Amino acid sequence: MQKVSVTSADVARLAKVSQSAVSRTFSPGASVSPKMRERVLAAAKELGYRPNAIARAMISGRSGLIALLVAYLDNNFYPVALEQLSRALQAHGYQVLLFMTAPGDQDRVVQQMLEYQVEGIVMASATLSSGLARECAETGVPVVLFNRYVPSSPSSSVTSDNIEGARQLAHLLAEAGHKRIAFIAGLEDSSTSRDREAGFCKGLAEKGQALFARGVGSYRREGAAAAARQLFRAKEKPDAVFVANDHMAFAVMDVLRGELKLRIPEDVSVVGYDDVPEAGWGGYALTTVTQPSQEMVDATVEILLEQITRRVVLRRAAVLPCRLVVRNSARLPKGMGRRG
Amino acid sequence: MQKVSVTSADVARLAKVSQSAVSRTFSPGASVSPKMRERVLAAAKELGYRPNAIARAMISGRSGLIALLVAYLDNNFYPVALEQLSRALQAHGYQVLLFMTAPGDQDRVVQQMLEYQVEGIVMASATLSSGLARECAETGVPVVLFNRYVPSSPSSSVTSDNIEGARQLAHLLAEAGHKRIAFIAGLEDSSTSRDREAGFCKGLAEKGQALFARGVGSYRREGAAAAARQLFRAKEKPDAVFVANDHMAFAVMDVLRGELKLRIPEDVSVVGYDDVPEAGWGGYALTTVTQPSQEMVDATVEILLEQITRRVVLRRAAVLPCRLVVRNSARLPKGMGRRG
DNA sequence: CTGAAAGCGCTTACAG
DNA sequence: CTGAAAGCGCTTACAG
Repeated sequence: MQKVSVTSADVARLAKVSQSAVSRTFSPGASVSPKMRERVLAAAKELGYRPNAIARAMISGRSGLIALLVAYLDNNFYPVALEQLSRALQAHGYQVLLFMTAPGDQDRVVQQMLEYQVEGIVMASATLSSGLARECAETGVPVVLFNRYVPSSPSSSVTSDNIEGARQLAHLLAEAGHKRIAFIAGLEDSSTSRDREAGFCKGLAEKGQALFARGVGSYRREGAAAAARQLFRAKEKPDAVFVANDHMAFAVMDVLRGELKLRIPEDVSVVGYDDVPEAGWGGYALTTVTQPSQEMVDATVEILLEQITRRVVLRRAAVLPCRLVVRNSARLPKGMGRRG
Repeated sequence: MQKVSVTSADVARLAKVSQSAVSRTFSPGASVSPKMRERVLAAAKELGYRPNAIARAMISGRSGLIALLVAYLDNNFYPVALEQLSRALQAHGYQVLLFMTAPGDQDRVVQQMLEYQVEGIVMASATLSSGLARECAETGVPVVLFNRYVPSSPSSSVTSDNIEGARQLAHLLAEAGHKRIAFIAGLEDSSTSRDREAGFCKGLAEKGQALFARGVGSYRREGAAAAARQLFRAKEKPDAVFVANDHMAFAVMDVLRGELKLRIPEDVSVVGYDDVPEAGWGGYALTTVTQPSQEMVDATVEILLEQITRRVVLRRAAVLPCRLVVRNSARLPKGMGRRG
């Protein structure tokens, strides 16, 4: 009942040619006469032949697989990037092997990726331990960290200019006249949160200010909500808050409006980071910084493919410019328009 | 420089055992003496041996690969399901091969999945043409349609009870006293949209009503926004609208509140379907129907694995119960509480 | 351009 | 329990 798959030998037999000829017919760029090709294709079609990619991978040493490692998809920045990454890799003829990591799971997952002979790895998840990065490097499998970097790691990385983007947000808030500006961090050990905080503090300093208060949301809604409650139930409340990403900023806005009955931006300004689709929706209209995810994806794929084809694993760190998007969640400096 | 990978033969040489013994050591359930196992593991560790999953797939005929076909991730129901599906499949020892389809692309994508010898296919994307379904069936690769079904197809499917969920929404709106109830459809040829419309109309009929007006949003924000504008700029406006999924409902709410200055639910009730995370956020607080995505995922995996292991491809259609979630976007019948 | 043959790295009967 | 050997379905030098 279970139909055994058709092989190139079956096709060869029917077409009365050698198995090599069948293989060549299905190898782009191999030399086959038009006549031979025609006969082979006819036989292949008759039998419903489909080349076995696993066998091809085995003999050629090229699996055509790229591993994509993601931690969670709650923050909509990742689904968007995941879709773009998959499409870009598929367009280059690669297949995507998707791995969702759980905490403490990364080691096992990387082992599996390597067992499947992936030709490259994109990590859009937490931090890559330096041990794993080394192991990948030893195996000769290029790794690109997406939207994160590890200073001590030999892996390439693609990020946006988080420092500069956050600096512009600081300028915006300071110029709008805010005097008690708070920050809610993401994960303390993530490069994004650290860079955004550093850029933001730098921007404030340039305007003669310092952080008024600080909370930690760990890139989770509940974490951000708790941090917001703490900051805004203090005796001296912030008059503006920069939340390390949009995903948390929405939770903060919900707490401020729903629980604390504050108006945004009349009573308090809120700004985020990423410009995920929801930031442009009417319910939030969040002033934020656009991370150019498509450009980041393009850079990721370019670096990865270069390292695969050139067989060198050089460390490259691409930092792409990002762009302030002014909507309605933050008070504006005099004379500045908004969009959105 | 490029380090050639370590094979079981290398390990065998170092451990002074046969290559078979090395293979057995890494095959769960194979018979190896503790002593032998120890020697092999020591040698393997020394060399950094890692079994080649591609070679294993080749010889065993089991690739360990499941293909996941997704059309777009804009609607957050899919990222959530994708994450759950991946985790569930990984937990069962399978790897996920992800394919993002583009319109008209499905044929090519299915060919690639089959070339990679996937053991099963989950389609969470558009509709599966009956031709492709047949081809998969002929190849003996089980297919499960996720959140959709094709009446004429031999493929198994997992959906929630869209008819019943929509029926309950109709009752809710009718009992709240609405008299001009509209519907905004998704894709006209999708089973979800058709079933939700059928259930909704049935529910209305049970309350002595019929659809007051109807638009089509094609499951896209812009489509839904355009449909909303059309319905609510008519001389006789609806006093309630059921939007075929949450993703479109958010866009409809944005138009109603932002452009048409209508209050929700005071001026108009809006209900959706799916209960994606954003439906619970303060900016929308959407009354909707929860699709039990985790249960749907569990059923999908169960059906798939059963068909893989039993090597039979029987058509199964799982329909899971769903649940009304009352929040603040719709007026309530007298005496009914809300949550969320 | 074409075919015979080697070989990718494993699993798995088959003997012992 | 252990080893020798066959073979999964291909690609790719190597001759002709």
